Amino acid sequence: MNVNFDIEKFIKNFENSCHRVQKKTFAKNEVITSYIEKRNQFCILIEGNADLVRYDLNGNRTIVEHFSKNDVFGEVFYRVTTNNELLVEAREKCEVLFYIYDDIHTKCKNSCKFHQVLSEDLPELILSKVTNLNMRIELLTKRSIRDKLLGYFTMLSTRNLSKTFLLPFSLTDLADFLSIDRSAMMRELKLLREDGFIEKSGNRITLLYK
Amino acid sequence: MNVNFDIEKFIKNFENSCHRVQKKTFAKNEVITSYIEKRNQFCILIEGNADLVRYDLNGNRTIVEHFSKNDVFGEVFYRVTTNNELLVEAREKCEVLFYIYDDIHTKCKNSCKFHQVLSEDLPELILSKVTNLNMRIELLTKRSIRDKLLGYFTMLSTRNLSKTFLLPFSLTDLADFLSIDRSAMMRELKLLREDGFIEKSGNRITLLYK
DNA sequence: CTTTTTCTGTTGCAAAAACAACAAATTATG
DNA sequence: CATAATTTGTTGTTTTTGCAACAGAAAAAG
Repeated sequence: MNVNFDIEKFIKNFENSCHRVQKKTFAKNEVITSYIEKRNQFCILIEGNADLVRYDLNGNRTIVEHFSKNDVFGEVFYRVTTNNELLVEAREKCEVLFYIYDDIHTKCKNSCKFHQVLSEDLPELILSKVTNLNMRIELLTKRSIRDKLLGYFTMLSTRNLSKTFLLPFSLTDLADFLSIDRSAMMRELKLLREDGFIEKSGNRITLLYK
Repeated sequence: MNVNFDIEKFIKNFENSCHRVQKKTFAKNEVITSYIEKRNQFCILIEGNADLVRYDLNGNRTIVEHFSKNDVFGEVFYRVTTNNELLVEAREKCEVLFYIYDDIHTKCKNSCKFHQVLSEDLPELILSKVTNLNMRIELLTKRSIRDKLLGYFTMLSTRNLSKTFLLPFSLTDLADFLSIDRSAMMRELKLLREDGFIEKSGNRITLLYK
């Protein structure tokens, strides 16, 4: 999520300015947080890569969202009574800011920089998230594996301003992100290559159409 | 989307308070708006029911979102370069407030009520939308038609605080909302009845499990 | 540097979902 | 209120997707 919002500045402002914000470091594969209703946690990923993951009763794993540097996440964005547990897992070493969202309303008494900046830029920040979620819904509502793959590739291509780009996922994770079976996806990737839609070597993809 | 945000109050405050807000009325099946990049339209549905709809190249129709009284929509929430046209269609007679989002930042010179209330409550308003979108993603990532139906029914049941509830859609539209084939959905609904999961008469559903 | 683990790529087969087509019921409309 | 249009309900067939299982490649761990 690339926001107009200047997170670099934001983090600098926060340091030593609000003692209610916590900064923590996580190793690869560690669980950063588990979504619990009504705690209203609000997190900013300062460094690294992480996924919001759901495991359902059939053992299916779904990558609900993928987060990279400067993305925000946490229960504030997910006030749904869901049956399945939602976990945020670090894909690599991560640094994360933690905050309880209610504090943004019941403003910090010393009206610190953190709150000042956050309350100004919050709408913008959340709107970016909305945009991301809408993009995700657009992908998930595509009716075939082929359309999901092409839709996702087109999006990455647009975002990178290039026909060639790197997948931010392993292929296994890509399948869990698009909510499809991995072997069926591999089959479709092969067909897409044979039909001249894409070139692929490792996780570098090139679009050949249009 | 039922928000803490008091829209009734909000609308009262707006009337005669900001001349940059427009109120329009639409008949059933009229197009309320078409999403155009960078115009940043922001809309509030004061009365009625409407759908955000996408038609893809294969002729598939998808109901991207369903809006009822007090929901917000518009391009502000959809700043994605999408290939397909997105339309908001009135399902019944609708009343809608229109506004250009940028004006919220470059504040109204006369600092009218509209802006005052909007800038205070905007984060809350958008967060509700995020929650809605997350729920939608949870449904769409379910792996079978059965799980999608049961997931949606459970959600409606929770929202209505009752095992019995009315579908806000025709069955045809429900299929477009869950992004599945209508006849396959009908078959699955029949099986759900036969297997004792639900009772159904018209668009009134009763959950029989747990 | 060797071993273990995870990821990629492939395939045959089973299951699920989409497609297509139509009759009956319901709902809009002149 | 009669007719047109839409929605519901059903089913046979085809296509797509998922499942299972495995070998080789690559990456991580010791």
